[in-house]
Amino acid sequence: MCSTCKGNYYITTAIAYTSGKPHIGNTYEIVLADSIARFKRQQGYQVFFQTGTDEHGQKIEDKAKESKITPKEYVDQVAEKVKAIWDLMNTSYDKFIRTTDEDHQKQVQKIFKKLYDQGDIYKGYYEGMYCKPCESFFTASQLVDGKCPDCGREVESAKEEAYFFRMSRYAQRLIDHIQTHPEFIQPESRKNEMMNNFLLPGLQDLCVSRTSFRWGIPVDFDEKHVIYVWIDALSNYITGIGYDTEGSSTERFQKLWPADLHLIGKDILRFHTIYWPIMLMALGLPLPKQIFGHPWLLQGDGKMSKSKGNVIYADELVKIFGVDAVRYFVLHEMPFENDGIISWELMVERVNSDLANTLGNLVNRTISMSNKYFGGIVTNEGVEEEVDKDLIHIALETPKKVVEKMEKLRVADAITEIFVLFKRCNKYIDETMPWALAKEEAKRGRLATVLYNLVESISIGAALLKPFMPQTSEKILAQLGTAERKLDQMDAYGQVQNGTQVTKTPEILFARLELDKVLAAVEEQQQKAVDANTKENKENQKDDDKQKQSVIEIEAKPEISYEDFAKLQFQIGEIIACEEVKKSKKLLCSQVKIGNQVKQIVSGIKAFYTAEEMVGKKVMVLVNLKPATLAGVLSEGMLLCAEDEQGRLALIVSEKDMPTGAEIS
RNA sequence: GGCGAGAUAGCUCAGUUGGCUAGAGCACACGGUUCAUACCCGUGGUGUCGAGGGUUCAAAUCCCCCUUUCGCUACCA
Repeated sequence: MCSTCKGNYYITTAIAYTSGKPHIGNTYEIVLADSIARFKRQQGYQVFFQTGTDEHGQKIEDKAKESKITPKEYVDQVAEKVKAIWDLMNTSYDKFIRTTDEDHQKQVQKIFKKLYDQGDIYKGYYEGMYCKPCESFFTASQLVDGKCPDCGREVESAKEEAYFFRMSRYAQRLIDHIQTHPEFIQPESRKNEMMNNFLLPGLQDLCVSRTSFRWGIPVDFDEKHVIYVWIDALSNYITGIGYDTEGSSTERFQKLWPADLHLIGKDILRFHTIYWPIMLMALGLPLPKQIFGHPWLLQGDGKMSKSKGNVIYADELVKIFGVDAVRYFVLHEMPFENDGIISWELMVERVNSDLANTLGNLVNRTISMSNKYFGGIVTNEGVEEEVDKDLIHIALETPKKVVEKMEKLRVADAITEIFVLFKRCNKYIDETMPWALAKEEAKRGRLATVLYNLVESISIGAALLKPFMPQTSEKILAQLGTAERKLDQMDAYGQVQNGTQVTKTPEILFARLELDKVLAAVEEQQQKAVDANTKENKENQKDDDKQKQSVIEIEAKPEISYEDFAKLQFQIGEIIACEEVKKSKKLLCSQVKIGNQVKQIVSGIKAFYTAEEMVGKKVMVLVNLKPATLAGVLSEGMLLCAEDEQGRLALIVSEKDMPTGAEIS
């Protein structure tokens, strides 16, 4: 190993699901990973940075069918789009893996077989435990009252065989590992969630194959089955660097595994901190050193929605602000644990105050003074004064602080440190007043030194900026005529050579933006998006129509006698008041007038009806159901609903207007 | 319902093991300056540190309780 090399560093992002174009929130992850990867390279590590796409599954099979192309053609298109955005954001990944890659698929089959052979995976049955809308299987113990524990809907009695992973076998080992490695799950608050919700209550076995769709990697010894997402997608981290179950893994794998960092969204932490480590234990491989579930970048102006046309995509932002400004924003504005917010207004504010005013103007004024007073030649005449010390001190301290923050993955804080240096430079100019020095011939030496200090300090700041804003860093160094330096070269001040020539024609790095103009440009872009989307909606409408005509088949229940039926009492009820049940995400609590009495009925339909629109409806009510308490609220009956394949609900109302209390039989 | 994390300046947030007049950035106002992209520098806060109680010489920090926001998870006839 060379003396400046610090060893290997393997970092990954989650692989993006190829169901559509990634928005700025998805894009944040790759930029974050890129900044860490670039930083580690700057530190002297041999970095391997892997990203890619997850391309199998029911959804993709369906989407392809809609577009009347093969799944492979479909994922080829989307993978291209993903890659285009990753490239647009100037991310320096070393490998872009696709789960449809041949070597990946082959290896996944081998992994599955190996786990099966050693008894970690066993063949079992899911008897009536498939929830179609959720695309999920459940073991008998997971069902709640015989219904899907996720959505509460009926599950199908698909008596098909499936393969299960015996998770419980490794649970204790994983618990021990997590407890003895506090850095394993980041941020730490997530650790508790995983322990309390999944590990400590006891792990369920995981269903790892499917027979309900074909678009997946086949189980090679049982062709009916395809391997479900867990083993397929998660394995990318090892197959991408050349893992082989039979011991002939590549040298790269030997070098890189275990990974130093899996960077993922907080929503998939469970898969990465529970299923993935257990898979690795089963394979006899060491666990990744760290898993960081980053927060999300959300939009300030309401939920993103395609129909509103307000989904922000990276390419739109780049069109208006430029790549580095967007990188700066997402990296600097994201807190470590909480979700961050992006809006066009915030974006403009950051660009103006930080990038244009503080940084851009600093570079510009320094270069123009250098040109004006010394024809652009930078020389340290050695005429020092007390004020220089603080600047030099900060210039030397900043790299250390950046390293410190980056060790903790505090990317936003690292960037802040760099800007502290730039601000200090601006202050230094005011303290030394070069324009005043320039008026006295006797102070030329001092003036030269002042400018030298500025060029040197800015060069350090610019070099530090490289992992976060690569293009800007290069531009600044090019304009100053100075060389890039590695992190370990930043402990000595004064590396800018005497006689360095700054550019004669400084280019504006970041122009100040006017909010009005930006918003107008955005409006225009969004209008286009809405127009395009209207078309899409029309097509969806057609699909909906088809849906209406389509037939839904449900599982037949055993025949009942008239007596059984007669036990049920149905009446027309009028909803006279309705409110949301607090503490519950799905429940509405209605006061239903049935004849002379009023019953309180709780229903899980908040997703489909607002409390206001419920009022006044005359609906079909099962009135003699035993009262129950739901979320602490008494429910004395049941509002009947029809349900479609997507699980959407519609209240059953009378075909002609009938008085409240009318019996239904 | 269970577990967990927050609540600090108009906004976004820092505040190590309790300890000097509670901080930063942005925004706002005023002053200075003119090398520069109307920029930069300086000054400006009566903030009940969510409410109440307690421990202590001393609490934003520790304990109890309340209110409230959020996350994960469960329930949802």
